[in-house]
Amino acid sequence: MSTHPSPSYTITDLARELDITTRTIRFYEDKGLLRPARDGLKRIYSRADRTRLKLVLRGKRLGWPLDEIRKMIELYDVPGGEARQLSMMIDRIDTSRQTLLQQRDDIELALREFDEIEARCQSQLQALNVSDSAAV
Amino acid sequence: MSTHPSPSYTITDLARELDITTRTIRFYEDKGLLRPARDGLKRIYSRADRTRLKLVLRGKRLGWPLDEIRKMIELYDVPGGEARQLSMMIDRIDTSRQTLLQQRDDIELALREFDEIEARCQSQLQALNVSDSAAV
DNA sequence: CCAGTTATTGACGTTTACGTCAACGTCAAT
DNA sequence: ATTGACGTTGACGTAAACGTCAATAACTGG
Repeated sequence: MSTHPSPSYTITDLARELDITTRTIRFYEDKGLLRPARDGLKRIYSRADRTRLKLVLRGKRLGWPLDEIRKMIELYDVPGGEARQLSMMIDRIDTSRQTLLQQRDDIELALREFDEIEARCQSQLQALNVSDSAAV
Repeated sequence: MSTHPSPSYTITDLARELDITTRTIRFYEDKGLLRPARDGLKRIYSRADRTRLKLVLRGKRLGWPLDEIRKMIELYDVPGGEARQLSMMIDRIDTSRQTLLQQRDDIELALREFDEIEARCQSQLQALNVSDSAAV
Protein backbone atom coordinates (compact mmCIF):
# COMPACT_ATOMS: atom_id res chain seq x y z
CA MET A 1 0.00 0.00 0.00
CA SER A 2 1.93 3.04 -1.22
CA THR A 3 0.27 6.21 -0.01
CA HIS A 4 1.25 9.34 -1.84
CA PRO A 5 3.40 11.60 0.28
CA SER A 6 0.69 14.11 1.18
CA PRO A 7 1.67 17.26 -0.69
CA SER A 8 2.38 20.52 1.07
CA TYR A 9 2.32 24.08 -0.21
CA THR A 10 3.98 27.35 0.61
CA ILE A 11 1.90 30.46 0.99
CA THR A 12 2.99 31.71 -2.42
CA ASP A 13 2.13 28.39 -4.02
CA LEU A 14 -1.47 28.80 -2.90
CA ALA A 15 -1.55 32.49 -3.66
CA ARG A 16 -0.46 31.88 -7.24
CA GLU A 17 -2.72 28.91 -7.79
CA LEU A 18 -5.83 30.54 -6.38
CA ASP A 19 -5.05 34.02 -7.67
CA ILE A 20 -5.07 35.84 -4.37
CA THR A 21 -2.32 37.61 -2.44
CA THR A 22 -0.32 36.21 0.43
CA ARG A 23 -1.65 39.09 2.48
CA THR A 24 -5.16 37.77 1.95
CA ILE A 25 -4.20 34.26 3.04
CA ARG A 26 -2.59 35.56 6.23
CA PHE A 27 -5.61 37.73 6.84
CA TYR A 28 -7.86 34.68 6.63
CA GLU A 29 -5.65 32.95 9.16
CA ASP A 30 -5.98 35.94 11.46
CA LYS A 31 -9.73 35.59 11.18
CA GLY A 32 -9.56 31.95 12.17
CA LEU A 33 -10.33 30.50 8.74
CA LEU A 34 -7.05 28.64 8.39
CA ARG A 35 -4.53 27.03 10.76
CA PRO A 36 -1.55 25.94 8.70
CA ALA A 37 1.34 24.09 10.32
CA ARG A 38 4.65 25.85 10.83
CA ASP A 39 8.21 25.06 10.01
CA GLY A 40 9.87 27.55 12.32
CA LEU A 41 8.18 30.74 11.25
CA LYS A 42 7.16 29.59 7.81
CA ARG A 43 3.64 28.44 7.16
CA ILE A 44 3.19 25.01 5.65
CA TYR A 45 -0.14 24.27 4.02
CA SER A 46 -1.46 20.72 3.78
CA ARG A 47 -3.89 19.35 1.25
CA ALA A 48 -6.67 19.89 3.78
CA ASP A 49 -5.61 23.52 4.30
CA ARG A 50 -5.79 24.03 0.56
CA THR A 51 -9.28 22.54 0.50
CA ARG A 52 -10.37 24.83 3.32
CA LEU A 53 -9.00 27.82 1.47
CA LYS A 54 -10.94 26.84 -1.62
CA LEU A 55 -14.06 26.62 0.52
CA VAL A 56 -13.36 30.15 1.72
CA LEU A 57 -13.11 31.38 -1.84
CA ARG A 58 -16.35 29.67 -2.77
CA GLY A 59 -17.97 31.42 0.16
CA LYS A 60 -16.59 34.69 -1.14
CA ARG A 61 -18.02 34.09 -4.59
CA LEU A 62 -21.39 33.68 -2.89
CA GLY A 63 -20.90 37.00 -1.14
CA TRP A 64 -20.75 35.63 2.37
CA PRO A 65 -18.90 37.61 5.04
CA LEU A 66 -15.76 35.94 6.39
CA ASP A 67 -17.48 35.52 9.71
CA GLU A 68 -20.23 33.42 8.15
CA ILE A 69 -17.72 31.55 6.04
CA ARG A 70 -15.86 30.54 9.18
CA LYS A 71 -19.02 29.13 10.72
CA MET A 72 -19.83 27.36 7.50
CA ILE A 73 -16.40 25.78 7.28
CA GLU A 74 -16.64 24.60 10.85
CA LEU A 75 -19.54 22.47 9.71
CA TYR A 76 -17.09 20.38 7.74
CA ASP A 77 -15.32 19.22 10.89
CA VAL A 78 -17.96 16.90 12.24
CA PRO A 79 -17.71 16.67 16.01
CA GLY A 80 -17.81 12.97 16.90
CA GLY A 81 -19.26 14.10 20.18
CA GLU A 82 -22.52 14.38 22.04
CA ALA A 83 -26.11 14.48 20.89
CA ARG A 84 -26.39 18.19 21.77
CA GLN A 85 -23.43 19.01 19.59
CA LEU A 86 -24.78 16.97 16.73
CA SER A 87 -28.26 18.44 16.72
CA MET A 88 -26.79 21.94 17.00
CA MET A 89 -24.75 21.12 13.91
CA ILE A 90 -27.89 20.02 12.11
CA ASP A 91 -29.60 23.28 13.04
CA ARG A 92 -26.71 25.29 11.67
CA ILE A 93 -26.68 23.30 8.49
CA ASP A 94 -30.38 23.99 8.03
CA THR A 95 -29.81 27.69 8.56
CA SER A 96 -27.03 27.85 6.00
CA ARG A 97 -29.15 25.80 3.64
CA GLN A 98 -31.94 28.37 3.85
CA THR A 99 -29.54 31.07 2.75
CA LEU A 100 -28.32 28.96 -0.14
CA LEU A 101 -31.84 28.16 -1.29
CA GLN A 102 -32.80 31.83 -1.19
CA GLN A 103 -29.74 32.67 -3.24
CA ARG A 104 -30.55 29.96 -5.71
CA ASP A 105 -34.07 31.31 -6.17
CA ASP A 106 -32.70 34.81 -6.70
CA ILE A 107 -30.32 33.47 -9.32
CA GLU A 108 -32.98 31.54 -11.19
CA LEU A 109 -35.15 34.64 -11.36
CA ALA A 110 -32.29 36.83 -12.52
CA LEU A 111 -31.30 34.32 -15.19
CA ARG A 112 -34.81 34.22 -16.60
CA GLU A 113 -35.06 37.99 -16.64
CA PHE A 114 -31.73 38.20 -18.43
CA ASP A 115 -32.95 35.72 -21.00
CA GLU A 116 -35.99 37.85 -21.62
CA ILE A 117 -34.02 41.07 -21.91
CA GLU A 118 -31.53 39.49 -24.26
CA ALA A 119 -34.36 38.18 -26.41
CA ARG A 120 -35.77 41.68 -26.67
CA CYS A 121 -32.35 42.99 -27.66
CA GLN A 122 -32.01 40.32 -30.32
CA SER A 123 -35.37 41.11 -31.86
CA GLN A 124 -34.50 44.80 -31.81
CA LEU A 125 -31.33 43.99 -33.69
CA GLN A 126 -33.32 41.86 -36.09
CA ALA A 127 -35.64 44.79 -36.76
CA LEU A 128 -32.67 47.04 -37.48
CA ASN A 129 -31.20 44.56 -39.93
CA VAL A 130 -34.50 44.25 -41.76
CA SER A 131 -34.88 48.00 -42.19
CA ASP A 132 -31.25 48.11 -43.32
CA SER A 133 -31.74 45.61 -46.11
CA ALA A 134 -34.95 47.39 -47.07
CA ALA A 135 -32.97 50.62 -47.35
CA VAL A 136 -30.61 48.90 -49.84
CA MET B 1 -60.37 51.50 -19.68
CA SER B 2 -59.82 52.48 -16.07
CA THR B 3 -56.13 52.49 -15.28
CA HIS B 4 -55.21 52.20 -11.64
CA PRO B 5 -53.78 55.44 -10.26
CA SER B 6 -50.15 54.34 -10.24
CA PRO B 7 -49.20 54.12 -6.57
CA SER B 8 -46.44 56.16 -5.02
CA TYR B 9 -44.42 55.64 -1.86
CA THR B 10 -42.57 57.74 0.62
CA ILE B 11 -39.07 56.82 1.63
CA THR B 12 -40.27 55.45 4.96
CA ASP B 13 -42.93 53.38 3.23
CA LEU B 14 -40.25 51.57 1.29
CA ALA B 15 -37.88 51.39 4.22
CA ARG B 16 -40.52 49.71 6.35
CA GLU B 17 -41.72 47.35 3.66
CA LEU B 18 -38.27 46.23 2.61
CA ASP B 19 -36.77 46.31 6.08
CA ILE B 20 -33.94 48.72 5.40
CA THR B 21 -33.24 52.21 6.70
CA THR B 22 -34.00 55.48 4.93
CA ARG B 23 -30.30 56.18 5.15
CA THR B 24 -29.66 53.14 3.01
CA ILE B 25 -32.19 54.21 0.40
CA ARG B 26 -30.66 57.67 0.15
CA PHE B 27 -27.23 56.11 -0.08
CA TYR B 28 -28.34 54.00 -3.01
CA GLU B 29 -29.61 57.13 -4.71
CA ASP B 30 -26.22 58.78 -4.15
CA LYS B 31 -24.64 55.81 -5.86
CA GLY B 32 -26.93 56.22 -8.86
CA LEU B 33 -29.10 53.18 -8.19
CA LEU B 34 -32.33 55.14 -7.83
CA ARG B 35 -33.74 58.39 -9.20
CA PRO B 36 -37.03 59.07 -7.46
CA ALA B 37 -39.15 62.06 -8.38
CA ARG B 38 -39.38 65.01 -6.03
CA ASP B 39 -42.19 66.98 -4.50
CA GLY B 40 -40.22 70.00 -3.39
CA LEU B 41 -37.50 68.37 -1.34
CA LYS B 42 -39.37 65.19 -0.61
CA ARG B 43 -38.66 62.07 -2.57
CA ILE B 44 -41.56 60.33 -4.25
CA TYR B 45 -41.09 56.73 -5.28
CA SER B 46 -43.06 55.22 -8.13
CA ARG B 47 -43.91 51.59 -8.64
CA ALA B 48 -40.91 51.32 -10.96
CA ASP B 49 -38.63 52.85 -8.33
CA ARG B 50 -39.85 50.24 -5.87
CA THR B 51 -39.10 47.49 -8.39
CA ARG B 52 -35.61 48.85 -8.93
CA LEU B 53 -35.01 48.93 -5.21
CA LYS B 54 -36.10 45.33 -4.93
CA LEU B 55 -33.64 44.49 -7.69
CA VAL B 56 -30.92 46.18 -5.67
CA LEU B 57 -31.78 44.08 -2.64
CA ARG B 58 -31.71 40.93 -4.70
CA GLY B 59 -28.28 41.90 -5.93
CA LYS B 60 -27.22 42.38 -2.32
CA ARG B 61 -28.46 38.94 -1.36
CA LEU B 62 -26.23 37.61 -4.11
CA GLY B 63 -23.30 39.51 -2.63
CA TRP B 64 -22.79 41.87 -5.54
CA PRO B 65 -21.12 45.22 -4.91
CA LEU B 66 -23.36 48.24 -5.45
CA ASP B 67 -21.27 49.19 -8.42
CA GLU B 68 -22.03 45.90 -10.16
CA ILE B 69 -25.65 46.09 -9.12
CA ARG B 70 -25.95 49.47 -10.82
CA LYS B 71 -24.61 48.07 -14.07
CA MET B 72 -26.90 45.09 -13.75
CA ILE B 73 -29.96 47.27 -13.20
CA GLU B 74 -29.09 49.40 -16.19
CA LEU B 75 -29.63 46.28 -18.26
CA TYR B 76 -33.32 46.51 -17.46
CA ASP B 77 -33.66 49.82 -19.29
CA VAL B 78 -33.37 48.56 -22.85
CA PRO B 79 -31.98 51.26 -25.09
CA GLY B 80 -34.24 51.44 -28.13
CA GLY B 81 -31.19 52.76 -29.93
CA GLU B 82 -28.47 51.66 -32.28
CA ALA B 83 -27.03 48.29 -33.13
CA ARG B 84 -23.81 49.08 -31.27
CA GLN B 85 -25.72 49.81 -28.09
CA LEU B 86 -27.77 46.69 -28.43
CA SER B 87 -24.88 44.32 -28.98
CA MET B 88 -23.00 45.93 -26.12
CA MET B 89 -26.03 45.23 -23.96
CA ILE B 90 -25.99 41.61 -25.05
CA ASP B 91 -22.31 41.36 -24.15
CA ARG B 92 -22.96 42.73 -20.69
CA ILE B 93 -25.85 40.38 -20.17
CA ASP B 94 -23.62 37.46 -21.08
CA THR B 95 -21.00 38.64 -18.61
CA SER B 96 -23.49 38.93 -15.79
CA ARG B 97 -24.92 35.58 -16.73
CA GLN B 98 -21.51 33.96 -16.35
CA THR B 99 -21.31 35.26 -12.78
CA LEU B 100 -24.77 33.94 -12.02
CA LEU B 101 -24.01 30.53 -13.47
CA GLN B 102 -20.80 30.30 -11.45
CA GLN B 103 -22.72 31.21 -8.32
CA ARG B 104 -25.36 28.63 -9.09
CA ASP B 105 -22.73 25.93 -9.49
CA ASP B 106 -21.16 26.93 -6.17
CA ILE B 107 -24.55 26.72 -4.51
CA GLU B 108 -25.38 23.31 -5.93
CA LEU B 109 -22.06 21.97 -4.68
CA ALA B 110 -22.49 23.46 -1.24
CA LEU B 111 -26.02 22.10 -0.96
CA ARG B 112 -24.88 18.59 -1.77
CA GLU B 113 -22.03 18.78 0.70
CA PHE B 114 -24.41 19.98 3.38
CA ASP B 115 -26.73 17.10 2.64
CA GLU B 116 -23.87 14.71 3.10
CA ILE B 117 -22.68 16.27 6.34
CA GLU B 118 -26.18 16.31 7.73
CA ALA B 119 -26.63 12.65 6.84
CA ARG B 120 -23.45 11.83 8.74
CA CYS B 121 -24.75 13.78 11.74
CA GLN B 122 -28.05 11.93 11.61
CA SER B 123 -26.41 8.52 11.56
CA GLN B 124 -24.16 9.60 14.42
CA LEU B 125 -27.28 10.52 16.38
CA GLN B 126 -28.83 7.22 15.44
CA ALA B 127 -25.79 5.40 16.80
CA LEU B 128 -26.03 7.31 20.06
CA ASN B 129 -29.71 6.48 20.46
CA VAL B 130 -29.06 2.81 19.86
CA SER B 131 -26.33 2.65 22.48
CA ASP B 132 -28.66 4.55 24.85
CA SER B 133 -31.47 2.05 24.58
CA ALA B 134 -28.95 -0.78 24.93
CA ALA B 135 -27.77 0.85 28.16
CA VAL B 136 -31.39 0.70 29.50
C1' DC C 1 30.66 35.98 2.97
C1' DC C 2 27.14 38.40 0.73
C1' DA C 3 23.44 39.44 -2.30
C1' DG C 4 18.98 37.88 -3.59
C1' DT C 5 14.78 35.54 -2.77
C1' DT C 6 11.14 34.31 0.17
C1' DA C 7 9.17 34.54 4.40
C1' DT C 8 7.57 36.89 8.82
C1' DT C 9 5.14 40.42 11.87
C1' DG C 10 3.40 44.94 12.79
C1' DA C 11 1.45 49.42 11.48
C1' DC C 12 -1.02 52.31 8.82
C1' DG C 13 -3.97 53.39 4.62
C1' DT C 14 -8.10 52.56 1.69
C1' DT C 15 -12.58 51.29 -0.18
C1' DT C 16 -17.29 49.87 0.48
C1' DA C 17 -21.53 50.27 2.71
C1' DC C 18 -23.66 52.00 5.49
C1' DG C 19 -24.78 54.14 10.93
C1' DT C 20 -25.12 58.20 13.63
C1' DC C 21 -25.57 62.54 14.84
C1' DA C 22 -26.59 67.67 13.94
C1' DA C 23 -29.04 71.35 12.04
C1' DC C 24 -32.72 72.59 9.48
C1' DG C 25 -37.42 72.62 6.55
C1' DT C 26 -42.53 71.54 6.33
C1' DC C 27 -46.91 70.47 7.37
C1' DA C 28 -50.91 68.88 10.35
C1' DA C 29 -53.02 68.91 14.69
C1' DT C 30 -53.61 70.72 19.32
C1' DA D 1 -47.91 79.43 18.39
C1' DT D 2 -45.91 75.22 19.27
C1' DT D 3 -45.20 70.50 19.17
C1' DG D 4 -44.48 66.38 16.91
C1' DA D 5 -43.92 63.47 12.86
C1' DC D 6 -41.60 63.13 8.81
C1' DG D 7 -38.45 64.87 5.60
C1' DT D 8 -33.92 67.04 3.97
C1' DT D 9 -28.66 67.73 3.50
C1' DG D 10 -24.04 67.50 5.26
C1' DA D 11 -20.35 65.71 8.21
C1' DC D 12 -18.24 62.42 10.71
C1' DG D 13 -17.75 57.53 12.50
C1' DT D 14 -17.21 52.56 11.75
C1' DA D 15 -16.70 47.59 10.51
C1' DA D 16 -15.08 44.49 7.00
C1' DA D 17 -11.64 43.14 3.88
C1' DC D 18 -8.00 43.70 2.38
C1' DG D 19 -3.51 46.82 0.22
C1' DT D 20 0.84 48.82 1.16
C1' DC D 21 4.84 49.72 3.21
C1' DA D 22 8.82 48.87 6.67
C1' DA D 23 11.79 46.28 9.40
C1' DT D 24 13.43 41.85 10.19
C1' DA D 25 14.50 36.75 9.75
C1' DA D 26 16.01 32.60 7.22
C1' DC D 27 17.63 30.12 3.55
C1' DT D 28 20.29 29.68 -0.97
C1' DG D 29 23.53 30.15 -4.87
C1' DG D 30 27.81 32.13 -6.43
